[in-house]
Amino acid sequence: MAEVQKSDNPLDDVFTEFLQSPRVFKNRDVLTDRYIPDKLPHRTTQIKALGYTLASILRGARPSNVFLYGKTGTGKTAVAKFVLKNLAAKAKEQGYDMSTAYINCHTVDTNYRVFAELCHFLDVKVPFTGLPTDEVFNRFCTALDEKNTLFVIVMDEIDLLVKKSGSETLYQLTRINTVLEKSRVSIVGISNDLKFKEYLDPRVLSSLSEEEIVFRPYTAQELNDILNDRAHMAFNDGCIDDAVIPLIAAIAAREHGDARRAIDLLRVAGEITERNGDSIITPKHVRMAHDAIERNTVSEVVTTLPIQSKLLLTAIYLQYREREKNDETGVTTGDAYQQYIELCDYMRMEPLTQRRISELINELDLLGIISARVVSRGRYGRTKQITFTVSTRLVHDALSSDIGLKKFLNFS
DNA sequence: TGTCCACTGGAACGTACGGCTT
DNA sequence: AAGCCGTACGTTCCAGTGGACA
Repeated sequence: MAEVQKSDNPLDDVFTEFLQSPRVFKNRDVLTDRYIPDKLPHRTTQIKALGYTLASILRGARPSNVFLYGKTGTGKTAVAKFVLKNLAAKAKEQGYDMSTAYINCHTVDTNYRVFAELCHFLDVKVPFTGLPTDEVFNRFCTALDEKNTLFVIVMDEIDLLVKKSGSETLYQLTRINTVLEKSRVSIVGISNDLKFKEYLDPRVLSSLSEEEIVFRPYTAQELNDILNDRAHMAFNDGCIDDAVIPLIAAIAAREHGDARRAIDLLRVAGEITERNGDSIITPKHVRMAHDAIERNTVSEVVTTLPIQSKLLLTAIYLQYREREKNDETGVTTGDAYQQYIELCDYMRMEPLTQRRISELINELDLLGIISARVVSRGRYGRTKQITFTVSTRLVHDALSSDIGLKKFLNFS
């Protein structure tokens, strides 16, 4: 009789184990970014406000432009998508043509890209570079007018676009209705930055913020409700310890009431539970998930950094560690730059100027790895005080994955 | 109260490159 | 192929600045 051949594919074990392990998730998708829930707890006021503003579409009129303000994870994007989804259905019922475009200005951050992206929504092909911006704008206008529609453009993280490329795009968009003959455009701007209006050109400001809706951060109790809702849909009954949701809510409330982070944490805790072959999510899994998320973000950000930024981060790390030993806090731009030059010397690389390094420090700050605060030390001048916002151990680990940098990390 | 440090950060400009139009 | 145009990444120049200190 033929002997049963044992496969030496290591994945067999993984798959068998996975299939045999207890199932915690009923529907994992409800804990991802893509999911738009049917109800948004504690956001009724904002939903109604946005609904009222955009409702004129139901009479075929162009609604006012709206601005949604609030910190990350306060439900701005979810509310906007929720309202537009419902509105589109209602408009169709009333026989009006309405379309929406969603643009995230985090990636679409130049005038050219915004119009190119809008063209894509209308199925107009444009190259990602090469054309004059005016030409792309004209193609967009022509295509839009042909559609004879009410076009709502949601611009998420709009502050990033303005900070990088100025108010020009928004100016053109707010004026576009004077160019169009048949179609009409409304803009829903979403910003994390409450001070964003200060950067805005006054001409744009007046027409763009015809209406404003503010989103305050969720409290621990509100996060608790949101998580309960989602957990109910996502997990099988009895798979979640009673202490888990209050714990996640408390962690997220401490970290600025960010619901997205809270939901992420819940999802990862579930994944870890399944992977461990456990059947109930406990606070232990939550803490493991918290650790894993931080580790992942740091390592992802650090490994994808360009070489100069990595070198700079190494320099900051070395200086920071040195200062820590002497019970001093904070590295200044000057310290970091000196150390950076030294590292460039070892690597036989041409160093960047201090001006450029100052900019790269700001970028690292934006990425959430470090915090760079401008301080004045009186007669010792003005500088940035740099500290790490994530654990230095994680930064060390992420940097050591680069062979070229590893040897510097144990330098003193 | 004025000085002065160690920068910051805006502005203008240069270079390399991809890709379009003519 | 030449002439544009946009993007990315960088440099140079320099006015401006908060606050400790003489």
